[in-house]
Amino acid sequence: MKKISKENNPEPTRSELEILQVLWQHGPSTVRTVNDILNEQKREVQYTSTLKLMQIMVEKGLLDRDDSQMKHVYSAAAEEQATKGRLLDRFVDTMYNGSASSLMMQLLGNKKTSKKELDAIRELLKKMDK
Amino acid sequence: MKKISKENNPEPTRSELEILQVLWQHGPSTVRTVNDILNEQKREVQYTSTLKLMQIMVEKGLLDRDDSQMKHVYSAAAEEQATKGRLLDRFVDTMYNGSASSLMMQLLGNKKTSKKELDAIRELLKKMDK
DNA sequence: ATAAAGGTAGGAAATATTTCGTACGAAACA
DNA sequence: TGTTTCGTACGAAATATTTCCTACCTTTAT
Repeated sequence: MKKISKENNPEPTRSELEILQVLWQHGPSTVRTVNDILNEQKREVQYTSTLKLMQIMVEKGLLDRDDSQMKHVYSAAAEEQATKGRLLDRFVDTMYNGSASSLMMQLLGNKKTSKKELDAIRELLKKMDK
Repeated sequence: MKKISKENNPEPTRSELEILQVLWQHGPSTVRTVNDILNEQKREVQYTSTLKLMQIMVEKGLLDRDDSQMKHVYSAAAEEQATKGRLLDRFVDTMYNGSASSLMMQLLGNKKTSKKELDAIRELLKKMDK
């Protein structure tokens, strides 16, 4: 039997991540709401597909569910920062051999990173120097 | 028919990324070499599994292959920096809503980021200020 | 010359992920 | 009271990804 618990901390898949984004952004929501936002912001998808996926995510411990009402309300089980932090860690590990500064260099040299962003980063670093 | 070409720039899957890592690290290599390194550094996997995956990656345009010799030699089709850059872009977009400085803050506040790393980043930023 | 070792190709199986059809219950409403 | 609308549950299909078996060819060693 496959053990499932919150402690597993399974990596969310891509579709699961999309749902987490919505819940982080909008707070606890019904399937209907999440599905509407997905269709609006991301891609066309049937209501029952979103429902199914969110049910699976509850099983995996990725989401919490309040089913005391007819319209169940789902929320992200883990804090946004914690989850993103873990994913970022893994990303740095696998892509940049654990070197955060390597990632930084890539980021800074990247054309897509706007001047505003660069300034914000410089500002951030200045603050940290104090 | 599914169009396949280098211009497609498909996102590498997780397993494909592992293979790219090896090739970036070791340069053009045979399947045997890649498979050995995978088994050593990552996980147990049969030779033909690695072979098959690398063949698929050639079809997708992720790898180039020199088959003038019996032992085909594979190499990453795209530059390491370019590929990592694209993946980083997507990561920043989906996880941090395109905000590089948000990612930075997360990175800097991260316990896993060592003091050495932090110093390296500060150094990097200092240089860029000039 | 023959066997053993090591290579590729390709299809099929195993798994993981994603999507949706169908059934059915509760609520809203004509 | 129907009946229409909106919800969940659940199985199965569709798709994507990963793994490996089998066949067969070339090189190497006996």
